[in-house]
Amino acid sequence: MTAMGSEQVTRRRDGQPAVADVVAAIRDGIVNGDYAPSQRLVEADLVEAYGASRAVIRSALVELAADGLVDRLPNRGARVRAVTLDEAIEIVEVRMGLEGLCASKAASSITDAQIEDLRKLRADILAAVERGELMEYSRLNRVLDQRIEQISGHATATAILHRLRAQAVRHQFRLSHQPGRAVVSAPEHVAIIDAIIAREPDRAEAAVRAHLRSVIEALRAIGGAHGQRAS
Amino acid sequence: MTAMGSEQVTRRRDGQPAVADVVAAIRDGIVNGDYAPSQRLVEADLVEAYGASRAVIRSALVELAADGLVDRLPNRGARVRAVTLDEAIEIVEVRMGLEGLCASKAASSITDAQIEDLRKLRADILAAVERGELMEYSRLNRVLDQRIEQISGHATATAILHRLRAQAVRHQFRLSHQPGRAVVSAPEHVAIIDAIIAREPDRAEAAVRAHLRSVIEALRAIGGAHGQRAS
DNA sequence: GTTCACTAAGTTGTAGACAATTGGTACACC
DNA sequence: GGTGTACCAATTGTCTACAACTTAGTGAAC
Repeated sequence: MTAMGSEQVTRRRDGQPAVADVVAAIRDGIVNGDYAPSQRLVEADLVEAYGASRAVIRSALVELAADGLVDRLPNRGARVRAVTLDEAIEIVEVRMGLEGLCASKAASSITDAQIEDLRKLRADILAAVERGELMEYSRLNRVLDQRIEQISGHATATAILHRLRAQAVRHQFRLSHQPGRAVVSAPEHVAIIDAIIAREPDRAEAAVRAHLRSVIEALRAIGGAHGQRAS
Repeated sequence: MTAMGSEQVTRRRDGQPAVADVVAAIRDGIVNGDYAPSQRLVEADLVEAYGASRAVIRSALVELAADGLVDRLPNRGARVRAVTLDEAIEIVEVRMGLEGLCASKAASSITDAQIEDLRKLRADILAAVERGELMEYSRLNRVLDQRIEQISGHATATAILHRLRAQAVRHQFRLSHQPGRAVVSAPEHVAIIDAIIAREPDRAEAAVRAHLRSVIEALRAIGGAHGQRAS
């Protein structure tokens, strides 16, 4: 019994193969929480839900497994990968290295136009926090990450970061909904922006790492309070 | 026309699905150079080469594409991914972050038994360089990387590192065959071991990063001399 | 009452056939 | 002579059927 009756995927959106659409649909379902962690993904059910053949569903699951969003046990089917708190912390630790690298590169190569863009983003972030618009603040943080990756021009790091963030999205969500979290993290984000704008690579990297260290501590605090939900 | 007529993969080694065997076989073929960069991987040819059905081959290609060893263009097939020099440098930059993290963690959590193990490895490395056994030296370097990852206990970073190293194996190979390269890199490796043995996380991370910076410079030097081979 | 083997339902793994797309080639047309 | 179009071969994308595996449930033997 699948959680939701997602209406049939639009077939052949354009030149793209059908399997790409199904992958996108299931991926969205996982990151949006329509599929719960550890939930079984039975191929026959997905066939009915998305109106695709089993071969297509199967290819999609293989792809999602390679992305780390799905666990596939031989002969025992696929299920939504449940990322434990420890794994989430590991992911943030890896992000420290990668986002630090991107911030450093961004500070080295940023153009005047991009600096102007970041200045505006900084103002928007501060405004959102000021007004208590948590959703908007959260969205702007994602935009900031995108901007830094884009400015850094580091395709390899960017690709890995996208995968990792998708995997840990649930923990990130819980974290961003902690009361008072925005007030703590906003200055950290501003510090990152300032360092990049000032074209100081080392300071930018340090600011990113400091921010993510604070994220790890916050994750530990939540996890310790809630306890780890078993599968 | 595939490069080699690898005899049929042993079917159903144990409980493992056939696709796992095919993935391993093709992966080996790519990293060992049996398949050249940019070489087309036509599904029908692979079916004949490995004696598996096209569905199996297809799944294997999807998995390898996610691993970054294969490029798959919609309706246009798969080919061995050709990693450019710039991409290889990006990969090493990412490794700086990840291997630095692992070395730092390893230095924090290393046990006495593991220290003894690293001492022996250090002696073996120095002996191999002394005797000019480049193959053995190269092998021991890989062992060192494994040991550090294992001691660090960082599964996430380790998994990413394995993927990245597989992608750049061709550049790494060229690099390790540069005359005089071992003499330069051996002291760097020893410095890494010493810092970890001394249980000094920051020094260990710095030593790893210094080593990889030297790798990047060496890559640039080779690449500049040889020029980049176009696809 | 417990344990083991067997059976049957449910689910995944594999295979081969068919459909759709791409890229090149020959031919007509301007 | 250059250009556009229609065909054809090669290759990938998708579908359906069948085989193999896992798991839970039933019943007999100890």
